Amino acid sequence: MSSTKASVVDPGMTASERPGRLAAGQDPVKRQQILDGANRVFSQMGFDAASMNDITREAGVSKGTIYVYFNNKEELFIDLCQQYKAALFDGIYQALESNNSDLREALIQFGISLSTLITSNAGIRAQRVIIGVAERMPSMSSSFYEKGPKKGLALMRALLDKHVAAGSLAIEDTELAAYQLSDLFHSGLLRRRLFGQMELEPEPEQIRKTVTAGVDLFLKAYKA
Amino acid sequence: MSSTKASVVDPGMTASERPGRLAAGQDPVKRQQILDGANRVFSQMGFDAASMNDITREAGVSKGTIYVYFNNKEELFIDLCQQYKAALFDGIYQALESNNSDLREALIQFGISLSTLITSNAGIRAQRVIIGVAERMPSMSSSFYEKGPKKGLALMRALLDKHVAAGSLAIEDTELAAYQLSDLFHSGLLRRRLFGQMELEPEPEQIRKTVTAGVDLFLKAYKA
Amino acid sequence: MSSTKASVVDPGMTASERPGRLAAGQDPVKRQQILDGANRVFSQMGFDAASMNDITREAGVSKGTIYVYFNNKEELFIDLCQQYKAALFDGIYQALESNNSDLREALIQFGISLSTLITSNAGIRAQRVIIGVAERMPSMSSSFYEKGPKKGLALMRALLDKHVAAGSLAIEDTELAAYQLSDLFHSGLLRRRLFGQMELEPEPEQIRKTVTAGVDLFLKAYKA
Amino acid sequence: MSSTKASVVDPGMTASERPGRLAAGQDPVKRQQILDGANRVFSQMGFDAASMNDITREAGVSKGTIYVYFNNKEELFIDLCQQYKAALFDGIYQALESNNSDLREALIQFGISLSTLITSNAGIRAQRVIIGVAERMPSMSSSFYEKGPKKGLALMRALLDKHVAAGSLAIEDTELAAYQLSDLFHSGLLRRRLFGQMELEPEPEQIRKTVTAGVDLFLKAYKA
DNA sequence: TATGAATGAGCCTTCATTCAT
DNA sequence: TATGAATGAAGGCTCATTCAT
Repeated sequence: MSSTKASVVDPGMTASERPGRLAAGQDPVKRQQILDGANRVFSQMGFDAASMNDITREAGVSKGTIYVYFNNKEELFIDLCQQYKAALFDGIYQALESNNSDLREALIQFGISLSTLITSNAGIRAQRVIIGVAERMPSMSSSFYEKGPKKGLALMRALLDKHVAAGSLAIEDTELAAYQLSDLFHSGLLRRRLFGQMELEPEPEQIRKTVTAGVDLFLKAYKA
Repeated sequence: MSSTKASVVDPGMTASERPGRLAAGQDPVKRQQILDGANRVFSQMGFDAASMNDITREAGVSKGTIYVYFNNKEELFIDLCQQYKAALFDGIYQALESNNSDLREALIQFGISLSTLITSNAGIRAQRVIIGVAERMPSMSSSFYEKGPKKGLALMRALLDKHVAAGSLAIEDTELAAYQLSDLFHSGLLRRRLFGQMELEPEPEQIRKTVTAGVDLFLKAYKA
Repeated sequence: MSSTKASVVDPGMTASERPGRLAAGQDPVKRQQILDGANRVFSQMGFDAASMNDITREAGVSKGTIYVYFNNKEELFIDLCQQYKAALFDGIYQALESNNSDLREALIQFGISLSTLITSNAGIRAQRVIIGVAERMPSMSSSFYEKGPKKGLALMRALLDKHVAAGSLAIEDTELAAYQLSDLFHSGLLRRRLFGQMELEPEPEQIRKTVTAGVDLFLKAYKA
Repeated sequence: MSSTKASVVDPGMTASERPGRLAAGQDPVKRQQILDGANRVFSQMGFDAASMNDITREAGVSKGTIYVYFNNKEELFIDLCQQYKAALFDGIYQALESNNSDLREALIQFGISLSTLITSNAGIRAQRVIIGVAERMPSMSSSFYEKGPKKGLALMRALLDKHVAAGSLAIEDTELAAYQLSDLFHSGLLRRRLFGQMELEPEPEQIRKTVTAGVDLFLKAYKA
């Protein structure tokens, strides 16, 4: 996911270049074209300041067409947020799910994946937009959280539980410990990024360093 | 700062009851009256969805008057954000600044103050609003961060440096450690609150528990 | 003309089932299919509120096809109004044209035919639509009136003139008398129907009673 | 009521010339100014084809102001229709209500008042507009009918009942008779006017002649 | 000085019409 | 030839800002 283009499908040609003709609102390429335009606009302006005209221009599609694919501005936004979730969280849990014998390595791998995504430009923009409307559209931000952070937390907690049972970790409250670990993954990165204090995406090396330091801090304190 | 009324000044009478007459845009009580109304509206709607009419109604002041005190909606918003910073961060650094011999206790006190504020309803709303416009008004979110988190981080780091020098802590990178500590203060609280996953302000007891666990984790791992 | 289907032609098969292939815009069955759909939509919504999409759906024909048969929405509407006239007024003048020796019976028969039609659901809808656009499309309502009421009036007047000449009626102004008679045919029916004060089509018995009373009133006053 | 200006109030100055300042949506002159503009536009275009921009221009008032006085287009229209009713029917029943001993004269006076109004330009336009939306806004056309025709009919019927009881008239069904009479008032006028077959308002002389002929026809047939 | 009625640009959305398929 | 996806002007309505009172 690049910082300006959230495209998930990419058949290598634009909607108008493709052969055949699809039913109204059924062309996935055009749909994605609209979502990409909407992503750029919503990311920069937030939901309310973004105008359908802006999206029209950015997506290179006429206004009427947008309304064939999406019933209204809010539904377009909701669909875009679904895509944010998918783009951010799909497939980053492998490091935890694969039966990894080395706890430290598994946590570091997962932490790097997670931190890389949520501190990426696209990830930061998505979080900003969603946090910005959390007061008025609580269900959206809720579902974002549940699809993303919550799932990772559950997996981490299960992993910690296993190691506690095996005697390799000594943790009283594994739920709290999972929260701690997940925050340690992006110490000094996420918050600064969200508030615009760090303009560029952190370098992979910086992420690795931060994650490693966090995991080591965590393991040193909690080892049995 | 209560969750519905952010008034910082309270001279015990409304603007119109006060004696004398101030130059246009010079009455600090009326100014605060406007900011309080704006706070309630911006907190609920975000910057763009809030209307000046809403603020007019909420502040109990006429539209013309608002424009005497603030040039436009954006400046009103900026001034309000300045106030957020003041309300949130002024006077919470004593626990660190006072010459406290007990490190653990000092960190816990500071952590509780900080976490209580930034997970309060008012604090969450302020952060949401500011994060929501971070893309379009980077300077505002930046200055918010600098006034708030950054200052606390600098103080914490200085404290850590002192203890490292004194040999009671063994930390290689105290900057990173300060980030880690500040994130551990609100593990499992801030993020859930921001995304609307935790509707009510956390109980003081929950905050104390979280902060204590974070500080203990930190100290256990970093003690010399 | 039923209230929901104004079809005048019915060749027993839909356009696409018919053999051969007609030049664009030349198939009278398809043309009627469009007019029937348009009738249903225009009747319910009026000219301006009706959308070509509604008509498309109702007619079961594509938008492009409609534009092959009719240049634009207005022409479709005009053609439909022509059809209203035909459907309403064609063939109702026999009672007057046939050389009927019994004046009373002839007037009653004609009155019943006329009142039945113009108070029918289809008739009321057609009149409403046409009256509704009379200000903007005067020629259409004019021609509707001329094809319908005016012709009947002329025939009635001729009949009255004949009876005046024969000495059986004593009428000074037979033009005015014809107007009076035509209004008496639907006393208490037409106006209430137009303004929606009578929801259902009047029963045949009610029409007969009204027409008979009107004719008798008329003849009693004007008999020689 | 002139044909282009339905103004009921006329304080001799425009809203902006008047002294003092009224609360939003409370200035009756400005309100009337809007209604007058709306009247001109709705009369010419009908409800659906009329645009709020047209009304804005015609009323000489900004769009925002219209929305202070009326919640939306439909409410503006409804209020205008109320005014149509008032302008058309208020105070035309005196001829019937005053204790008039001469039946013929009373009916003629009332008939002239009624016919003059409902065949006036303003009256015709109002009826066209209301008939044009009768299918979609049945309550409006219903209430128009009830305020207008229905009330006159009830009064006429009561009068006829009185004369039947007194033995001066012999009518079986006075309800039907009242309908007949009311239609005879405008024989050859109303319908032609509605369908645009008579461009100019009928001359007073023509109305008098028509009404007189109708009343005489009626009385001759129904006299005891 | 404070007020709030008025303004009009701009918002989201619809729909008559076109034209590539 | 028939189709219906795409267009974009125009619709109803809102709201930041102004200015007469």
